[in-house]
Amino acid sequence: MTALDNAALRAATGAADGEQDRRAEIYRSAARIFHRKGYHATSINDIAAAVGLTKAGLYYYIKGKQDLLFAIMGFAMDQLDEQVIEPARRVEDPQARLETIVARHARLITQDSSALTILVNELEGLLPDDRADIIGRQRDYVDFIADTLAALRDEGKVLGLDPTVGAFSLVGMILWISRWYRADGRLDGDEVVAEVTRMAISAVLNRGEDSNAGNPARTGQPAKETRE
Amino acid sequence: MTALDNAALRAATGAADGEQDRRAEIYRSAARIFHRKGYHATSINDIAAAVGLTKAGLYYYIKGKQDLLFAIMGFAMDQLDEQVIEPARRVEDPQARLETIVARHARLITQDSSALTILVNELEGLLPDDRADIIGRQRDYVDFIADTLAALRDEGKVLGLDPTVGAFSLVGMILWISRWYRADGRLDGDEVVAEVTRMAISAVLNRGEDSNAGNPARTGQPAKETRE
DNA sequence: GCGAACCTACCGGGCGGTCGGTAGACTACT
DNA sequence: AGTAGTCTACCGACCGCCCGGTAGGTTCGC
Repeated sequence: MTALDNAALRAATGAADGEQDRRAEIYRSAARIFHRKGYHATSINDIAAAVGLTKAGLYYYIKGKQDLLFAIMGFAMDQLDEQVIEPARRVEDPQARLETIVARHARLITQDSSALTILVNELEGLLPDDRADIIGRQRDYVDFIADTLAALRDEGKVLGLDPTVGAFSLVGMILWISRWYRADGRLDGDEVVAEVTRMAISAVLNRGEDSNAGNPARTGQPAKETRE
Repeated sequence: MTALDNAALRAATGAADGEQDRRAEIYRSAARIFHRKGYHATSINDIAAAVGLTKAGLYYYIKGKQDLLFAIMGFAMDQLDEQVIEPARRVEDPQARLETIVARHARLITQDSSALTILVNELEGLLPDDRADIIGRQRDYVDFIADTLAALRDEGKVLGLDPTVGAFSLVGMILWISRWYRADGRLDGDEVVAEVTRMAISAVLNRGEDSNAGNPARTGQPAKETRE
């Protein structure tokens, strides 16, 4: 269904049409425009013009605006699965695993933030069923991070941090990169990834002696929530 | 111009009391709906119905959809100025100042995230001049945080962290709260604020001896790989 | 009777989406 | 070799709907 799947299908079947390239180009263009202007502010005409087609011509390739959005989000979640979650799952040490997650996710965003950013910003544009699908996959991701934080806590490397709050906070830090990072800016992508990764780890790990009083002791309680 | 300004105006002039309440209610409703559905997906009719007016009746109070958005964002920036930046500016110790910023900003979001979230999510809905205004004020805020981090660095409490990256990352962590925090969840607002504040401080401060120096653990990413 | 606070009715326009084509490449049969 | 049929990749014209916004009242408290 996604551009990637189609590419894989073509490679497998040898049905090497240019059609799959065209379709991939459409998804890529649409993702870029959705990212820049937002889903609702983007018209089908905008996308058609960007790929050199009329609106009617574009409909030869897509089923509708919402399907297009869902396809892009599915592609983004696939990216996250393949390039962040799966590699991290193979790392057994929790701290190294957390570093892998943050570094790889941050790196994806500095490389091309379009699809991954749409993934979190345009959920309300989806049909309810599609939205449930995407939200479920996102929740799995946050749970994966929270489990890693819980493992760190069990090792004694983390004290008094709620894993869920920690996971959400790290995700927020990472996703926000797409709002301020510019490839042509002062820092290059590798530097940004390294900085953010260091911050994330240090946000979560214990400092030897807690010199930082003023923090109530009611922190051992894990809390399970929420939606979206 | 904003609801707040109008309230101030009313107090000053003693004029037209009920109208200002109505106008404030309209801004509040609009902010809530923009927050829930997004600016472009919200119609003037949605807002009118929410406050018990017809569309034409609503236009007695507002000048247009974009002005409404700008007014809400201006109100949100005023909130940030008055309840976060100004109080923090009076704190001289950089670490305490940073704690003030994070805690107060986080608290604003747990209390009512509508306007503050619109502030960052709907910038493209504004006219260029209005957008420039808001973006300028946002940049001032980030610079304020970055300056605080720079002061911490000069005290030796922070090593090797770029203040700009640090500031953006903290802001991302804070703003993201509005996406996952639910007032009726397991954690109450105070707990969330405390957790996030602790994470923010520890993300930024040096740990006594840097056991992590040189970045020994693999991050899972081979550096340097250009694309596009 | 006058202004504030609304309403009904309407407008132009852009939206997502559809329909009926058709140029051109390719195949099939004679 | 000619030609009829078929399929892919598109286009121009159009549809119904709803949008932001407005013109011109009407109601009602003073």
